[in-house]
Amino acid sequence: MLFSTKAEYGVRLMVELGRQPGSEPVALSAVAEAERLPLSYLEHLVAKLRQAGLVTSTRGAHGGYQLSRPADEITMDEVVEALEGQIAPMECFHPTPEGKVLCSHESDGDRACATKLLWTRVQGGVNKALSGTSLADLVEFAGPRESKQSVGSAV
Amino acid sequence: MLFSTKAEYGVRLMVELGRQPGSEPVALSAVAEAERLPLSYLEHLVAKLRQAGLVTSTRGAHGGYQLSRPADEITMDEVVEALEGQIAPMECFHPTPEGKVLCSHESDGDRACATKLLWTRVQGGVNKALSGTSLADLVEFAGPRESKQSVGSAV
DNA sequence: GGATAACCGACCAATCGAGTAGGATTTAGA
DNA sequence: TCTAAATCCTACTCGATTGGTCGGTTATCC
Repeated sequence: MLFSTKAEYGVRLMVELGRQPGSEPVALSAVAEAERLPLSYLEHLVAKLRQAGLVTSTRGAHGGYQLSRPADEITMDEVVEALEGQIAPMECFHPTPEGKVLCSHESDGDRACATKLLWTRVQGGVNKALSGTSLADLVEFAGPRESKQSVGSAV
Repeated sequence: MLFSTKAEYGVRLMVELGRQPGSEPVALSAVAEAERLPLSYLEHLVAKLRQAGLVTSTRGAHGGYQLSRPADEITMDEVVEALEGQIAPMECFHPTPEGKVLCSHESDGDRACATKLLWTRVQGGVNKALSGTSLADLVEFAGPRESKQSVGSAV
């Protein structure tokens, strides 16, 4: 499995925030109910999203979370990276600030690591998919809550 | 991390087999030594490759492993899938025989799973990278053993 | 001053990754 | 026929990660 449920749940959380029409904060409990996910686990995930600056929080009664930017300015590579950490295909594979990649085996001595070519291509493919998809794409794909019952069902 | 060292080691093993000029089987201990990987762990990995029909084995003295097909007829999606199992970006994501994808949340009731679009794109990117790279590509990239000491160093 | 809700950290069970260990079986060659 | 070299197979360990739970603290609206 490439990603864990952290990414899955976190993305669904972001989509849920993105499909809210108003500008009022949404309580996490409403999201948990709508997506049928455990609230206390979502708390951990939303904390990562907040630290990454993707959502803002309002404390206290009638508080909650909202997107810190419009959904079409949020790309999924930010979201997934906030949730899962650095996206690298392989442990030995750390991108440097200059955009290059290092492979820890290269110092092994005699030759370039044979797998580097492969992982570079894989990472390119994943990156392209993630950065080429915005939260707005997913919100639109999910549909603007035209379904049977309202998501929050609150108030 | 998208993949574990199983894929890393397994691919390096395949490359090592692919760069052997002759048609004689290569002992796993020679590969382990050349790549500095634990022999007993490689045994597990090569077993998977054998079950997937990617390598053939010769038992007994002077036995070993060889590719079951020419390197340019082996694509990396076969190799990685043999080592890591089904390549799906997410647990809920199982491709059906017809090439479609199922998302277990879809039966949740009211709407399509919002994340499906994203994971479909990611999987597409990974698949394209893996199936577009052949073992021969990696063998060539690694270079035809022009380095200091011979790999096997045996006989 | 409640109720509501974000925040925070500790804890826990199950699974998986990475590797070890030990033996059984097959085969080439002396 | 015996032995060394190799594949093959199963079981085990040990640590890290996942997917949670729980209890408590702080902030804010009414």
